[in-house]
Amino acid sequence: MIMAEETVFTEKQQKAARYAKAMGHPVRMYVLELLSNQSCCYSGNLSDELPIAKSTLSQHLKELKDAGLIQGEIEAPRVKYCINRANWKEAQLLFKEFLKI
Amino acid sequence: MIMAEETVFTEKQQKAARYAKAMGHPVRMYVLELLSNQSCCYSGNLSDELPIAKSTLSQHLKELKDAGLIQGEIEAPRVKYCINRANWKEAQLLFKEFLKI
DNA sequence: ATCTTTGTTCGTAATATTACGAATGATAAT
DNA sequence: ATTATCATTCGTAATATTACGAACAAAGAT
Repeated sequence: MIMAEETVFTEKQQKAARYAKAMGHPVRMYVLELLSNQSCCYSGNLSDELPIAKSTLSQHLKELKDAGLIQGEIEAPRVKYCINRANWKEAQLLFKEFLKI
Repeated sequence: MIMAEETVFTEKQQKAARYAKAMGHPVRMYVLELLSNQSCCYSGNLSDELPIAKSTLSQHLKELKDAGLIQGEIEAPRVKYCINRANWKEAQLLFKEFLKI
């Protein structure tokens, strides 16, 4: 996005858009739904369930991480992924406000 | 997306992802917020407020229309855009469920 | 020390997104 | 009929996304 420094957009709009973008793919929706329901999971579990290459899954997980919605901690040789509770809560609030629900 | 015919994803996940994707840009977030608050608006109003070319705005509006979140009716020579109430409600429900709020 | 397991990163390709200005279309006003 | 207004579509370019398999990295098990 180029768009002038002093944007017209509120901080909230930009944050909500960022989260929405991260949610904007079935694979990432699937992961988020799973992780928000149970505590955590291993990348391998997801890989077994999803019809995509491991490397592709890694990319999606990275996007969710970059957006701040999940976090991964190494539990060698595996990686345990969990929801990032703080940001998840923020996303909940933002969408609650935005959607007025 | 290629991914096998019989996807692992639920209808809800796919729909929610579709809506989320449409919301995943500040301009579109801005438009949605405006339209969900007031009844309707004209493309020109948006164009005045937003730091993007008219043609770019048109593209964003088309995306929101294609996702089903807004609808435009011609009121020549202008176009009046409104929220698509039915689908907006569906999106509210989907996100409510997804985010558990 | 080597092998195994697990995930990420790299290299690559196809497609989608975002953006602009110019051209076009559609209708109202003159 | 011509002109003015408003918005979309077209043509184009730069960048991002999505996907794959191969190569690599990290750490536990043998």
